[in-house]
Amino acid sequence: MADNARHPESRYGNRPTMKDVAARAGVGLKTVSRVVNGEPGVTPDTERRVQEAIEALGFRRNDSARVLRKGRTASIGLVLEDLADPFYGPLSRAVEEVAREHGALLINGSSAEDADREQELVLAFCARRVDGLIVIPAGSDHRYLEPEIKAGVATVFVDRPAGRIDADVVLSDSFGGARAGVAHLIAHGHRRIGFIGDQPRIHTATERLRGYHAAMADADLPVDEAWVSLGSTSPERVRVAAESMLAGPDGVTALFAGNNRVTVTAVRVLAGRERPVALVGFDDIELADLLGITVISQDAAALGRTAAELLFRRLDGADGTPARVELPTALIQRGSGEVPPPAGG
Amino acid sequence: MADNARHPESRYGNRPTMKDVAARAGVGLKTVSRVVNGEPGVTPDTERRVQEAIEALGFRRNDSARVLRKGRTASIGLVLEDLADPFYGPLSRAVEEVAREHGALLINGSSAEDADREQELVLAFCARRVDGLIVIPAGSDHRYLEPEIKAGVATVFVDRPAGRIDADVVLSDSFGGARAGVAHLIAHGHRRIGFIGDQPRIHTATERLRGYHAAMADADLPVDEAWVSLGSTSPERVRVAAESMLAGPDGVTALFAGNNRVTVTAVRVLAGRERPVALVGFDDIELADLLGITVISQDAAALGRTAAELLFRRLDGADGTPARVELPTALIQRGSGEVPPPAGG
DNA sequence: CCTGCATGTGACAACGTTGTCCAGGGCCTA
DNA sequence: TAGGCCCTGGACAACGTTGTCACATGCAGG
Repeated sequence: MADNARHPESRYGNRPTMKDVAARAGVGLKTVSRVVNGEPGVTPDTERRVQEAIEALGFRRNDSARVLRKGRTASIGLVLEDLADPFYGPLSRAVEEVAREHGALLINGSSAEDADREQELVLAFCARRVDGLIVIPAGSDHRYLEPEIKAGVATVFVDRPAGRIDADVVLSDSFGGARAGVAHLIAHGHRRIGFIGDQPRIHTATERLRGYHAAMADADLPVDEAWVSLGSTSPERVRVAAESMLAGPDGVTALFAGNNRVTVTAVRVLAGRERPVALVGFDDIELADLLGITVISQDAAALGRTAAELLFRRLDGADGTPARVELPTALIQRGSGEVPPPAGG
Repeated sequence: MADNARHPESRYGNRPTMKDVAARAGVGLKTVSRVVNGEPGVTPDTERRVQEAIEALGFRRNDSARVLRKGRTASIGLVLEDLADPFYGPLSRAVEEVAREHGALLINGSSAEDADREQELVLAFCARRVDGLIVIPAGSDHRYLEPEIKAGVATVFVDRPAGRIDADVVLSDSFGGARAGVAHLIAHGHRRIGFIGDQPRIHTATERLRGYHAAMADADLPVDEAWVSLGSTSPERVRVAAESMLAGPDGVTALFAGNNRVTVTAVRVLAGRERPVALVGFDDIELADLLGITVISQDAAALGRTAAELLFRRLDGADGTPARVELPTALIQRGSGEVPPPAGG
């Protein structure tokens, strides 16, 4: 009765341990360990007896205890903004695939674009002693990670650079992509182009805005401040922003959407209008081909894969100054970006 | 030098432990533990000294060791088919959200629809001593989980029932949903309706097929075996299947797509045809409203939330026979399902 | 027959934390 | 002022595993 609850607070029904296996097999504890870990120096006969005991008891090695001894957990943490965002699915999957190749498990968390929650997650991962971290930053100050990094937790930032610390980062070329997208609209005759982006504290949002301004400047086009809108990507806000830019005779004739969520809402808004408006969006979208949406495409899976590979190189001992990798984007023409401005525009 | 590598195999740069903190603060080990865990019985002055030492050393509690002592890991494992599939993003996010409410972390893994890989992941999670498991089954035999469940690992299956063991499961009403979708097509005048689904070993695939047959039988319509195709959901296969069903004067006038991936390919195939073909798909898809795709929608987030809540009820001690929860689906009319058959059809 | 060596095996400490238990000191009451 | 209690703090064992080391045994060679 009493020994039926070695862990009063636990609901584990007393899982067998190596000690139990050893007792049943009539061997020493260490011999069981050797068998379980495939270490040499065990006679076939002993090994068989141990295997039988393992089988009979349903023993499974406790990796928590193992970790405590060995120091490595063979797991990495991934903090992203929202697992439900279609952009992060492929990224997450790519990270998982690389982790799997290295025999590591993936612990996931969504920050919901909240800096405190990001920190909370990251530190929880560190308490679990993950070997490494891949972080899509929500906050803009990552000095809280300094002791962790100093203690040996490899860390790679993705999609946006870390704030106030020097660390590895893998990015898409937001500036160049946006510049190319806006230049594409200009090349098709547009002179009044609107930009709707994410909140300005997000690095990619400002980079893309910078690309917009660069393209306009390249073509010597003025930018009316009413054509630019940064803020939440909620459908309501984006809708209001788009409609206000499009209103009136001097409204914009083309829109550049700063990310996938903005694009989706923009498509909905434009679908309800009579006069066609040109649209280029940052990020590709499923079924965009059928809807004829021209986009600047970034390869989310490549971002994840690159970051994870960099992380494991660090874990395998690669030293050196923090790397900054920038992946190219691609303009995919599907029609919406090739709509000319109206005759009088 | 020597003590700079207490763990020869570890890359942790000797993280400080409670012992180190205790030494620096000039208190006992247990006192540090009390402060870290917010236990009572520490004077404000002592607490301050300890906090300062923690701060100065960058100490962070090692949860691996904690877990070993306490028996609970405050983490749950989620095995699904593919994180990159848009259906699983919201599901995964919902699970994460519930886990967060219960102070647990989420460990993720994709089985890639492979039974061996599912088992490998599940057992790896068990070795980590996750408190609970949420599994979207890839395999059809889960007896390998019996010792784990007996040892107290709470387990909930989602989207498909477990194979050969009796366990909690949360499902969508695949049968009813498909039946309603096909009945909808019949109500709009179709008599020759094609069904393209996933591989027959997948429970939802056969359930949806069953729904298709039921709806046809309800209307006393014959089913030509050439109208039914189960198999891989790769675009190539689905395209071939769809084109062959649609070919000829006696080809089908409507298609029912068995899941989101099939629907996407079907839309692409149908977009290339002159004569309109009606389409209803299982699972909603982003932008389906703009494309006018009629779907049977299942609430992936609700599946995840329901499963996670059930899991935590089990962890909180809820006993009783395994539950089977079935969530309803909804028909969303958007146009593609309301296309009538051609005059002669 | 003893030495030397290889091989298989087990005893033991350690990993970092928490639960149990006990000691010392201050305070209250009789 | 003695006796009891509460409050704070620390010593110690235990969690389940692995690394180190030492002990048996067996066999070959001197």
